[in-house]
Amino acid sequence: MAKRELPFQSRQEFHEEGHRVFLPHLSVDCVIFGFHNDALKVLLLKWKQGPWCLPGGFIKHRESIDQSANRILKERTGLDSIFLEQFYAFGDPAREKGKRVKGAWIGKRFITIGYYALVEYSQVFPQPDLLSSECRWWDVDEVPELIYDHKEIMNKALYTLRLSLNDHPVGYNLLPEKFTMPQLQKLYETILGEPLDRRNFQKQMLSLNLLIRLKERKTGGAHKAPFLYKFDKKRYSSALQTGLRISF
Amino acid sequence: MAKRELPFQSRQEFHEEGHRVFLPHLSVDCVIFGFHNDALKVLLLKWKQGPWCLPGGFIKHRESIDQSANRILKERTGLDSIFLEQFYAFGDPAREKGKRVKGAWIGKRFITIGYYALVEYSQVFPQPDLLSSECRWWDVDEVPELIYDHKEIMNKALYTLRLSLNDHPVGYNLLPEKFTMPQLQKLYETILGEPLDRRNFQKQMLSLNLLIRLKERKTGGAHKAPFLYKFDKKRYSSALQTGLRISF
DNA sequence: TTTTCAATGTGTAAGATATACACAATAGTA
DNA sequence: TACTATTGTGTATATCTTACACATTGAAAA
Repeated sequence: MAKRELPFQSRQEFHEEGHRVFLPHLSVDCVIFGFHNDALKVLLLKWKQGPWCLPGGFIKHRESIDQSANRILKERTGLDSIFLEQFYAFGDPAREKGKRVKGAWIGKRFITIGYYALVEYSQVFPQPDLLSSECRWWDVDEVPELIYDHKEIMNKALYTLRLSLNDHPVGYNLLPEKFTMPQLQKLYETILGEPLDRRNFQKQMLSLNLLIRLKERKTGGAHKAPFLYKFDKKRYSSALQTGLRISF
Repeated sequence: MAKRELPFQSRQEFHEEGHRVFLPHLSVDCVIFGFHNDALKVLLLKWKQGPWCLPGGFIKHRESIDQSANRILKERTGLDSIFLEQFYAFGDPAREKGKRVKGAWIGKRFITIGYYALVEYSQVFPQPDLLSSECRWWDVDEVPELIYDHKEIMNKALYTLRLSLNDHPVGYNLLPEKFTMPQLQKLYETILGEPLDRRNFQKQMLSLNLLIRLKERKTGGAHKAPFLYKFDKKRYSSALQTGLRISF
């Protein structure tokens, strides 16, 4: 997969010429969630010789905010057309405390629009960019110190995700095509931060009529082989429109 | 009450000098809801020789977005410290289609951050500003054509309000201090857009333990006098923190 | 090969919550 | 004084949520 780049050749050119391409004072930050090894993960970027931060970017002059967020997401993950939703705009004038890039457009006050994405972990090949040295998944419980107010942004995304669990079967976006009921349950438990009853969970999930149990079972585990399930895409799509309600 | 003004003496000065005071490309629009005569209302502004629009404004360089929204709200209603919440940022580059103020900072592409407010109708004294000729309440079912994407913004606010009804006893903000159970029910019915059962509604509302029934009854109506209620402020505050759940 | 282990698959009863529903009381109006 | 439209109130049913235990099985260990 080709490495994707900013439309600039160097950090300096980006700082000097960014204002021609991007709207000033505005950025987009993405909280990209994945699920792996029974843990909820978030994709973070490390600035060269700097702290970790959320993958973000800027809004081009003739681009919608959604398009910007999709572009940024694609640059970091290689994915497009996955679940991506705006959740809040952060704009405390003190949020860049500590940032000192005098003069440059990037040194100005920024208001950032937060998006959260749900992606399938195994499909993602994290990509750093010109300004960053590393891009990798972190367990949400173990994220390091983040720059500016990015921890706050992440927490608000997590909170939003928790709420949206009720009207949105997030498993569809976060799990691989075929998955087991215990996996699905772990996902819910991780997002909600509390354990759920196995039998009741299964009952509720199946009662939504969105899951199809496959003939196969998942082998390789050390114990009894669980069934595999997949989402019924047709029902899933129409359920999203009607709006569904799950509660725990 | 003194008329509140923009920090400019004229429309022209505002257009020419606005960029010194405000962040470019960014605005805030408020969907201000009130409740009166059993109907949900929204406060709209009419541009001089132009269409109706949501009351909005711009973000000062050293002001948080919340502060901007509060300022704008105060300018239009005279109220402060009422319920005001950010709900979405709108930024389609085509949203200003039809707007033609060449050259001026205000003619640029704008991304607007939407807030919705819940206010007590009787407390509000609508104030037009330099740029507008009129400011008044409209029944949400009867709002006229609005400028740009303001109708979309209003609809999203309405949708958000509908959802937030579940974790937020909106009556506290929209109704006068003393109100009747039928009034409260009408409010819910209006927001939800569907009729509710009188007995079940009352049962649920009272079961929240947020209401205090007063000795007085409301007189003047043509029929049996209903009791008056008020919110139990203490319980209300603590319930908001714990998060409460109402469902219909 | 057998035993052990830890996880999976499954149903029912009790409790809580939501829904459906009807008649007596009353304040103002005619 | 009678009428009318609105308010106040309780119960039975259905639905949904919760709590809970044992037999099965695949792999690993003995």
